[in-house]
Amino acid sequence: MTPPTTPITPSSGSVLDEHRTSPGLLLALIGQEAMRRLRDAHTAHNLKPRQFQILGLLHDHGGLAQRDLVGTMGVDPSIIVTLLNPLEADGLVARERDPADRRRHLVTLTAAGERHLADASAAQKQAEDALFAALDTDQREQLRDLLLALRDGLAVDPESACSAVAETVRYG
Amino acid sequence: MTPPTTPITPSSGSVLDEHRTSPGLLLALIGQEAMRRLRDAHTAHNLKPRQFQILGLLHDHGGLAQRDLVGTMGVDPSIIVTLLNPLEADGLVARERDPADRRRHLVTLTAAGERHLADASAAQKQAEDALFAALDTDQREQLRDLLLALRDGLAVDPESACSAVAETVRYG
DNA sequence: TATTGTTATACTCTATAACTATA
DNA sequence: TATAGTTATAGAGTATAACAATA
Repeated sequence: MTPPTTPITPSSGSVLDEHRTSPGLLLALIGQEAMRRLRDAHTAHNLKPRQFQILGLLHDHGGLAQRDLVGTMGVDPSIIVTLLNPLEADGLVARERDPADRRRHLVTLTAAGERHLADASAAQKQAEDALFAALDTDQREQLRDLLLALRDGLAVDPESACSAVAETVRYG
Repeated sequence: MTPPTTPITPSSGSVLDEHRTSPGLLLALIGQEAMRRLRDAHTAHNLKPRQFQILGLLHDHGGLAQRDLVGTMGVDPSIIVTLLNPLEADGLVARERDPADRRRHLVTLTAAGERHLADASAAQKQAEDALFAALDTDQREQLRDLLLALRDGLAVDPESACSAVAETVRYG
């Protein structure tokens, strides 16, 4: 990525001025930056955001079939496979057949996976603190409340990928 | 994209509970959704977000060398080329040599480009209204102020792509 | 020699479909 | 036949390097 150099000061009176400071674009771009920073925190622990999310889900539920991950994360089964393979190779998760239904592969978090998740989680927390350094405690709470309201409003829309957001708001 | 099906209710008392509702992840995921909706609005007008951004910059400045777009948008020169080619083929922008420095290609917005930008801009505005439907006017202002503060805080950091965000907060 | 723009290449991410094994 | 998982393929997006034209 080429770093930005000479910024161009926008002229005034533009037809599009209102868009420049619109919450929608601010939200999209700042959200991108937030994701980038969280991703960097995860990359430092050799994890993609989706892999971090998987570890978190396994931590919470103790063991899930890949089909469950597909449903919860809203991601294609083939993607789940490519995400799990390196995790398994690194010994962070284990795959075993479900005795009750041998089609299902139960995925569980290993002890090493638990430790790794805790480490990555701490790194993510640190990245978030840096991200919100400009806001005081009250402002952070304000922002979180607004975002939660926004999220719930979006989740109502049935025909949007945002139901996935609403259900799996965690870990990036 | 496989649509999410059965959501898994998170167990309580998780080590990671706090992360789930953390503003950082909310911000990243809701921002993603915002970007997705804005992108859809642009796609309906046969534009990628970056192309919409280019049209907006040209509108504001009346004519820019590709190098200026590179600097402002923080995007590689080769990307600028691939973005401009279809715009020029569609007659939305024009490329001509800068007489003062024949290395530079001055890019300008055509009349058709102006009209197209106005249309796409209206569509974006509509998408934003839907995005923030859950918030009343006061809440929208609150959110915008918080995001602006956050943006300014991030812009201070010199070693981040966010300076590009700060300078070009517009059009996706 | 440095800069502007272009082309070519490769790598990542993801969407789709075909395949297997189990039910 | 339907479902869980896997593999293969193709497309978009982008990062990198090499190149042509101009300064």
